[in-house]
Amino acid sequence: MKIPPKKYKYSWPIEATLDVIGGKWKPLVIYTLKEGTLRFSQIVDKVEPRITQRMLTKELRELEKDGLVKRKVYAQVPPKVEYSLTKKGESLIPILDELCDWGSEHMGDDIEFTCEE
Amino acid sequence: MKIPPKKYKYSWPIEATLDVIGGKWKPLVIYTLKEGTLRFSQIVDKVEPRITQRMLTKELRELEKDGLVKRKVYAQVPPKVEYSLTKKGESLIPILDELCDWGSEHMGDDIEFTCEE
DNA sequence: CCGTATCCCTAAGGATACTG
DNA sequence: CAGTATCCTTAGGGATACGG
Repeated sequence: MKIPPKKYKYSWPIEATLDVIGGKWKPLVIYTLKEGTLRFSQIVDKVEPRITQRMLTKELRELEKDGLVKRKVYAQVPPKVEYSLTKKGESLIPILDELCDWGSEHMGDDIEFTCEE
Repeated sequence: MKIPPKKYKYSWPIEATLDVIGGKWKPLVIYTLKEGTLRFSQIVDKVEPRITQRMLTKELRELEKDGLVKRKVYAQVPPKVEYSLTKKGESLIPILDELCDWGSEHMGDDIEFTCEE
């Protein structure tokens, strides 16, 4: 008996949520933007200098597509682009807070930074 | 100026948490075990028939290593192995609940099943 | 400054067959 | 029943160079 193909993109809601925040840098980007609007280069500085432009652009585009992040382009040279959270994006903050707390509590020894300063 | 190598396994606590629950089937396995102890084959049935033995074994081993799941082997033929959550594993349930709720609320149209029945 | 465009590599995940 | 053992495919992520 054959297993039928999936009708939906996701089987379980948890899958869907993790897909949206599951990129390597996505949760950090969202978490960083919770304080307010930031420019592209500021995100690089705040999140992690190790991130490449290609990856940050890619993940920001996906976050935008999923409606978590707003992108505002200023028509000027050199370019200026600002990113901020949408309502939908903000609704993830409490969850990210808990993910952060759980990590600190249970895996603290393997982690460089803490949740808040 | 060179970026120094990482001293810790993770930079941010969120990373650490997502690494622990981030496998394809891990959150579902944890979520399924929250009702109580289950045998290997029962997990397959409950989580998703699409999962392969290899993958389920692999993820269960990792969950065990991370201290989220207990494994109890009965010395009998045919084998019987029971899995259950540890305290640490149980501590993730509230977070998974929220991940589930968020998914239902914001991505409902792309999802086959709901959080609870 | 804020991106693309390429190319590359590794790890995650899967198919299938076999076994105590 | 509950796994290993192999082999294979793909997607995620990264390095680097170039462009408006």
